Amino acid sequence: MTQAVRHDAMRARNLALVLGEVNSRGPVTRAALAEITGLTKTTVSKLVADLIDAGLVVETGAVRDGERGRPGVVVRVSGEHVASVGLEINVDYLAVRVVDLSRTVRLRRTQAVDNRFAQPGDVVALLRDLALKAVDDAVDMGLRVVGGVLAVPGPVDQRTGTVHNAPNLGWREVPVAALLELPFPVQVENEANLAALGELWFGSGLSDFLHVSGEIGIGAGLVVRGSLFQGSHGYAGELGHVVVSPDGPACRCGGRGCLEQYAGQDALAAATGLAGTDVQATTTGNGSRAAAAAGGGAQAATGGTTAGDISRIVARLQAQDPAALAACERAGWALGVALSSAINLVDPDTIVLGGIYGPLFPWIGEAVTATLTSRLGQMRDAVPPVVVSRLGTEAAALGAAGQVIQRVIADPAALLQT
Amino acid sequence: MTQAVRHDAMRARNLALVLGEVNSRGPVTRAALAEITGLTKTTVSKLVADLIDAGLVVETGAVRDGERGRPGVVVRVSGEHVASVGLEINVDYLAVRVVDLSRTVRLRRTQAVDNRFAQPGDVVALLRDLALKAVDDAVDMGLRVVGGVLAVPGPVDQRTGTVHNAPNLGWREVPVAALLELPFPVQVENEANLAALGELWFGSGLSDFLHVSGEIGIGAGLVVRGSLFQGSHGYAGELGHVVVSPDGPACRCGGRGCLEQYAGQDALAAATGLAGTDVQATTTGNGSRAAAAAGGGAQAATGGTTAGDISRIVARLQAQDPAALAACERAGWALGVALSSAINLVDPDTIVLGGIYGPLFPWIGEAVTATLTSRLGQMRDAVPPVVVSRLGTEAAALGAAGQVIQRVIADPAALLQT
DNA sequence: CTGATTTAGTCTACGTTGTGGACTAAATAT
DNA sequence: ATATTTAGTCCACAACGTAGACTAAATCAG
Repeated sequence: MTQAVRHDAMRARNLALVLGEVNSRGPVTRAALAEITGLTKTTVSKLVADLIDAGLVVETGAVRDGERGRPGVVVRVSGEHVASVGLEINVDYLAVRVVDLSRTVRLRRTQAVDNRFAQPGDVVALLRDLALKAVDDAVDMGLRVVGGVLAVPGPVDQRTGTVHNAPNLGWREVPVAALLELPFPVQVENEANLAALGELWFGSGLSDFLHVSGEIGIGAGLVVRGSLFQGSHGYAGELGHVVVSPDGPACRCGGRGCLEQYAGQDALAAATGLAGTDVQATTTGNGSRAAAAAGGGAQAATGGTTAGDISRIVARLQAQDPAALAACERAGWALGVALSSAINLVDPDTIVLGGIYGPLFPWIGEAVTATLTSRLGQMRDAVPPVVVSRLGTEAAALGAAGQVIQRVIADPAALLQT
Repeated sequence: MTQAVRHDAMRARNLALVLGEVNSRGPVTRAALAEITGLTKTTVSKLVADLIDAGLVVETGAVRDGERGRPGVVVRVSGEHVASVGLEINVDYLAVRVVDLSRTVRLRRTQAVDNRFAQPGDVVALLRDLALKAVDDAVDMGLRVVGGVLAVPGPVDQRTGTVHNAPNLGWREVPVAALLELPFPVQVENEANLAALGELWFGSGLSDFLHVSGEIGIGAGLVVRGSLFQGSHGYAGELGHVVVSPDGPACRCGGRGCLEQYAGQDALAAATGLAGTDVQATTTGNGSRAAAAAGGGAQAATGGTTAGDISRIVARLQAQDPAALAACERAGWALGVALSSAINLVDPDTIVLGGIYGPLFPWIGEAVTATLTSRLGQMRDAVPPVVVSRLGTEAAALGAAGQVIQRVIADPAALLQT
């Protein structure tokens, strides 16, 4: 339930309110803040003073806007003190991003590693090194890292920071948060959810959309009025297993005809005629674990598909390869079918395609839109527009870093107390 | 964005907090409330005094619980002053329910009318009469009706109180809220959403579930941690148009193979071999409008299906009619397929089947569960249990009435000011 | 250039609300 | 009968936002 409101909670809410407006409107004067929030000038001044003391906000001089009257002093969110780290473990890379409170990306570091057959412990150890180095660099920039979020490709128990099942990493019930042992709190989240949040905070400026993360699996994150929909247990958004055709090809989930079997990276690669041998077939007898975990970026050809496959598919598409074109046509249709179910169920405002669908968009976008229009056109005034994300593979790591920033913005009082 | 918190808002929150606890825990003493909420005894006493003055809460004497010390005086939500009306327009009946603040149903009135071909104005006029009579009766019981909610079978623009499109009533862009003109604010909502809320407040006590309303159309309402998920525009939950088979039978929505074509009331009736002629075919040349709207409960055999069909289907099922049994088997399978997509997308905790699936449950339940288990079993620790609603056709009208009660409980201060 | 006007921001007395501990009330335990 | 325990009230106090007076710094009119 909700908590009792005392004077301190009242102040905390109003601090959050003021900081939130400074954050969303950019440089504003105290007078404007008073107008916007409905608080008095006196109160706004006191709140802003506290925020400045805490280093969350800075004055950036007076504005001479040509209006009559004394010019106001504008304040903006300060990017000079507080920062967060976004971490990502994916099949073929580890990523670290440092973002400051003003949502400026201060550090990007991505390391190519084949995690497909590595031990969780080794992967985490490598990530830990990367993260600690990033924190050092942040400290050198005068930043204080107040928290981090880790993106992993699979469902997560957020309370315990445990990865339930990341099929593409071969992980099951791995307590990543505990293994990481970083000197600040780290939360673990599903990559697809964080990619959606990345799009929210660093993308095209939409605040109501369903973000589709095409990878080997297909995940989705639904953002409604600027906040992520999680479902009852935090496992919402498994678009990859929405039914496209009830007796289509068998899926690893036990079902048949799931979207992933038509529009997942492996399915696309296979339909295009690329290597894409079955992963399971090569899990045994593999001596590359230590090597991969040690950080050698060698992308061992151990089966399955990697990021490289997408560029190969794109190359074939550019060469007008018929198999590749047909695979995309089919994937676009399947995506349209699955999305029409999703639109009927969750009513998103816009569909944002990310992950592998970014580079593939020129070849699948039309099929998706056409399928949606034919399936939804008669019931709705407007079919949700389908757009591409500009963030590419960076979305999840940025969303991860952004989530800590978001928490600070939403509750600055929590930070003041420490 | 969130609003500024001043002293009055602080008080409003704490009033809501206390009333909420009284509501959810039943009779409690002030001391216990202080313990639960974290507020001091002093503050709780003041808040409770205000709630008693407003007639929202009553003392019900001391408790002699055998403990040491002075016995406390318990308070509970008072059902004697504040009430709300729930209204429902459906294809073959109008319903009115009066519910008091303690969620006791004080008045039930249902009138059988065939609204299928009636003019919206006539239907609304009849409902208005029913509602005003119910309000009179409520006043006689010493109740003050503070608001109402109207359930309609189709998507609604809540801001304007307009029904966009209720295909089974033949309504398009009907401003029902304005037509009703009742002496208190009335909000209009989709029947499926309100049925889910009815289940939440008057049903089995679950607070996390997807409620499926089987009618001629199939709607769903998702409740997560006790609140309804609405989607970006309020149109979430159109389960009836989730894809079961992408090239199945054509649907009125423009798609093919939607769930409604397998498990909707008309589809079931047709597959069972009952009348179920196409509605569109008989919409013209029909002179029964005035008669039906005038309140004659005569269920004119004007084509399409009515509630009567369900009992006929059940009769056939009880007689082991092979066509009926096969229709249910197929409907159960289709429902399972659509629900597996829904579960992957929105992650509900439990599936509650309501509407026509109540009486049909003995013949479809197993097929639903079996389909879910086979399609989801491998990815999830546990497939969401599938249960039946006990509310029958009453769910939506109760949910409608309950929503007003819920608003009062959530913000009693709003009522105090009037 | 000077004074009127306008807008920004601060200062101070005050009102509202919750707190904490003293106090009264009413039961059980010894 | 007295001690102990728990419920509820009373009162001085603290935290916070408010309202309006006040100071600061700009533009506008002449």
